[in-house]
Amino acid sequence: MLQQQPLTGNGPSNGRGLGLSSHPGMHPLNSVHPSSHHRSDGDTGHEGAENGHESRRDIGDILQQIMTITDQSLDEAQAKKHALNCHRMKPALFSVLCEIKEKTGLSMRNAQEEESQDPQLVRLDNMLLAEGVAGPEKGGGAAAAVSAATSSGGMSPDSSLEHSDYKSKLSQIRNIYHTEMEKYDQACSEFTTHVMNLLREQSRTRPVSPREIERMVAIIHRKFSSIQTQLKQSTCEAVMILRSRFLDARRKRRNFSKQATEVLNEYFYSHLANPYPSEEAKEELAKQCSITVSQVCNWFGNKRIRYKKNIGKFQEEANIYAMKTAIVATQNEDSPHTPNSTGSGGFSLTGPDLFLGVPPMNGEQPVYMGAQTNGNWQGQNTPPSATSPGNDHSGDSD
DNA sequence: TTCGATGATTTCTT
DNA sequence: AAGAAATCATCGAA
Repeated sequence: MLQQQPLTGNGPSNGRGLGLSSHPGMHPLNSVHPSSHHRSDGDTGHEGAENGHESRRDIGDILQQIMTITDQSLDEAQAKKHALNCHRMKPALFSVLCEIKEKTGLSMRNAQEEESQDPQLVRLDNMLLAEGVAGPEKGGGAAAAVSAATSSGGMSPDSSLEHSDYKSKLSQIRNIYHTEMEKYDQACSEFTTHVMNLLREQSRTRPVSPREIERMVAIIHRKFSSIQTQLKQSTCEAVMILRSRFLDARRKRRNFSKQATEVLNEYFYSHLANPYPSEEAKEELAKQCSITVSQVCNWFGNKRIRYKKNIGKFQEEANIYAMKTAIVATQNEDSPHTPNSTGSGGFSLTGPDLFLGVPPMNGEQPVYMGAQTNGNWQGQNTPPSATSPGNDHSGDSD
């Protein structure tokens, strides 16, 4: 707190009338002893030799007592303190101390602390608020975070179970955070009041300005705020881990419902010549399957590449859907008002590129009936040994 | 526990 | 930007 200053030199020793060469409180013991440090150039000479000598001895005594006070027992020290307080020189000495203090205070003021808010702390605060950890208890922050994180990927209905799991874990974190924050606040205020009381107590025997107390409080708060930052940081990390564990779409992948897969497959196989649904078709499919458009895109992307890679493997599936489509088409022809039995209504399954046959299994391009808007979508990729290369005319296709 | 299926993501290509 | 291809990560049946 108070730093020792060099014995001689640039201290505030401007030869005051009381013959103090420096801040008394900062002086090494031996230097304050009057006999060891006589100043003949002081202006004490104005008051007459006798008077001046007596004053110096008085001050020397007082300083000696102050300096040795720490070596004494508590009772002894208390008694000495009382005696010093009642000393006739006390007010004068005290005012000098104040003056010196005021001067040394300049250097302290230079080291003004910038009370600007720590940007990192602000960031952490904002994040905790957004995650629903800080702020009002039932503020839906967590729910908002969850819905925001899940809205991008279609959530299946049973995800509510995981939501509640996530929420309970989050509230656990929240509780820990709040109890720790309470502890922190309590410790901080306790320590602050303790120091303030100490300073107030000391202000009776040494000059302690309100500004100094203020400064001390700020220092304490700054020290404590680093603890706060740490606490908030670890809380944020915990939330992040929780989030990634519970909300990362990849981790909690769910297969689409059977009905959704059916709808997608119907579209795919009925548009096998050009399995690239338009934006509208994607939206329609997404609506029917209760998934997002991007999931539809993913599905078609995966389906195309996997079909292309191994057409043989998908032949059975293709047959089934071709059959279904054919049946539906026939039904529609017979009775156009009959509702779609496959439940895929909404877009026509009997498009221009309807796949009506079973692709050959010997690695050749499948044979399609009807127009092919993009018949070459499978490129030159020869399916790797569909079932049994070269000789797989199973004959079960008809 | 294994392994194929599958939805999602990343990287590259057009 | 859309799609292809590779890869990742999880699911779910055996």
